[in-house]
Amino acid sequence: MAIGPRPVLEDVARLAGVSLGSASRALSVPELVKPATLERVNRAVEQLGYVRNGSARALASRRTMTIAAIYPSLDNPIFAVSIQSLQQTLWDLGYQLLVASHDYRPEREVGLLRSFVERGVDAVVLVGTDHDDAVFELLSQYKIPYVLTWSVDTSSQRPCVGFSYFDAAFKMAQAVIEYGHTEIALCPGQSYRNERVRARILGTQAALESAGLKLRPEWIIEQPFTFEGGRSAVRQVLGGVQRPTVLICGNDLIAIGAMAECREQNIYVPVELSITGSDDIELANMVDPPLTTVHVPKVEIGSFAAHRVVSLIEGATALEVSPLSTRVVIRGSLRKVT
Amino acid sequence: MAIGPRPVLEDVARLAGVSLGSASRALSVPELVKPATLERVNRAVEQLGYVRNGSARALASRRTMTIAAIYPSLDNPIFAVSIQSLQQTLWDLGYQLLVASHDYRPEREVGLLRSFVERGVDAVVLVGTDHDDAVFELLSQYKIPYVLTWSVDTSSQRPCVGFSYFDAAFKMAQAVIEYGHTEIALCPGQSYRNERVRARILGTQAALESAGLKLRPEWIIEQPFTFEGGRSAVRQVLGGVQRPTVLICGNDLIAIGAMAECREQNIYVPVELSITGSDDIELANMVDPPLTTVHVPKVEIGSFAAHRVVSLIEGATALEVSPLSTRVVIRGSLRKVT
DNA sequence: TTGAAAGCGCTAACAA
DNA sequence: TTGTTAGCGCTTTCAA
Repeated sequence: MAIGPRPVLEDVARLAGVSLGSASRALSVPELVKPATLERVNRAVEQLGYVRNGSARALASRRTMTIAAIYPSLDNPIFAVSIQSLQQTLWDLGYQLLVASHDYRPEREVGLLRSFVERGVDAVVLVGTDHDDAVFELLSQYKIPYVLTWSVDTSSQRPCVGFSYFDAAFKMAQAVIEYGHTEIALCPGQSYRNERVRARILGTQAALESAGLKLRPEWIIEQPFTFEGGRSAVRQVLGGVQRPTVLICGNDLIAIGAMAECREQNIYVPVELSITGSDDIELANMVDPPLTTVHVPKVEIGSFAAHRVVSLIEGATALEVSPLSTRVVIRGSLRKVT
Repeated sequence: MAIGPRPVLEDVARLAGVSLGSASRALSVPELVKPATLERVNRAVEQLGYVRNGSARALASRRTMTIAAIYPSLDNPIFAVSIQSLQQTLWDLGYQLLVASHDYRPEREVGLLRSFVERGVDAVVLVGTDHDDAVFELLSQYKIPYVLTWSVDTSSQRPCVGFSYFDAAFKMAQAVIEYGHTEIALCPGQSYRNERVRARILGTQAALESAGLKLRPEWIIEQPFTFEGGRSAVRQVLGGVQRPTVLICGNDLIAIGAMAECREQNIYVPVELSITGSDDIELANMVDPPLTTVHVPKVEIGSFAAHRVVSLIEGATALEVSPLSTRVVIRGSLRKVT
């Protein structure tokens, strides 16, 4: 096989006895080439061990077949599942995935995006709907298709693939209330530059209000989306004069951290304190007691986003935004109060 | 800002009143340009809202500033942590990361790699040392630098960043033996095309043998690296005539799944069955009882691999392979047998 | 269906 | 230090 310098398409063309153009067509649009020609080109490719040069293709065709995704973090299990399905689906559609994380510092997003624009990506996948104006300007200036994920923003015209955090929170709070709880604390995550957390707070409040309850401000505890965030939340909640009977957490990581802290402090979950999470990561069903949570379509978000973004690249006009569905999953960590 | 077509470097040069070459240098090697010239080019860039075209740069310079990584899965927490640090470190070094997963089907690796070679990546990061010959051939044929991660292969000359699975397993088995266990079962993962699993089996066997024990073949239970794998392992182990007093698992996911299954079957961990894991994912310390496991340098593997692979791109000769260290972390899931 | 030829936008070698 | 110029390897008109 190929000795010396890497063969180029011209070598293939020469060996096959066709023109450069035909060789190119044989590889890119084989159906436009006579079977016999195709055959000869393929044989030449084989013989030379020829491999196309992606950079040259990208330059000439103005398509990189690459899509970038920017996440708050790559190792949060909820995102990881979604990244996995995004990558797989994109790959099947012929696209490669470039990933970056802003490490929960949204202000870094513009910089990351700028680099991606410069390197040339055909489209971008972002998490959430709340982004710096500069992000959207960059995207529109360079006419780069994008899709926002996880959250849906029905008020804007932006393409989204996600679910309603408001509804999810509303349903969970409703379930908690149905179970007899009235002393309810919420650890929603951190709301800065994060519409998902804000929607969660609003959804929870709405559910409480419609049951004639209210969410005390001192029981809205903002914490990072980590085990440690959950531990702190529990410490804070237990430190107050009055104690809630349930702690609704903004994701399963927080909830599991909270459960671990309770165990350490000998607070029996769910008898002394019920705990709920959100997302329904696989782990939620592995801990003791199993975690009550809301199931969200992690895998679908990844694969739908892939399809959506590719169809935008291929010129589809924005489709309507219909939120994916979520459902509350009741498990042992939520107790009935009588 | 930029109306009409996207400005190109020539526009910048014209506006700045310098040549194309100077404009290019001002952006790529500013120290080779007179400050005054640099200043004018920068101003022109600013004015036009100019952004370099990555494909053209890549074609002309033969460097894509892109590195590809192929993982068994992107959502296994152990890999996710490492991907996060790989990406961050590469980004700081000026490289972007392309990811793909072969979904625990190693035979797909060559195909993925071929696509990456075609699109043009400056280097590749792979998991493990055991790969199809075609993988290594491809890499050497196209002279693509690579680094193998997690495992180290001291016998070959390949660049690795990882630790000794044999030692890790040996140490864990030793600890288990010290705790008085003699009836020991192992659920190491799946050994097909996975030298890490094989090393784990050998390390465990060696430790047992040096204590005058032996690992029964029927107590080596191959299962996937998932919660479900752990559950099956427990079912299998409990189904036998005799029962082990401890189940050593190949990773924390398996171990946590095993613990969950025990809970369901009312087997009290660690009294009736001790369980140990490997990797020390954050979760290991969150479950009840906390998991005894071996701590492995997940973050370091990512960041060291990044540095290593970049130095290979920049022409470094292979450095010596020195395995990173691991340590057993004893927690509640391992019980002393008296 | 094919061939010829003109770029795609940049880097880098060379000369000045 | 700067300008000139020749590609990098492919896709894509256009005409035949």
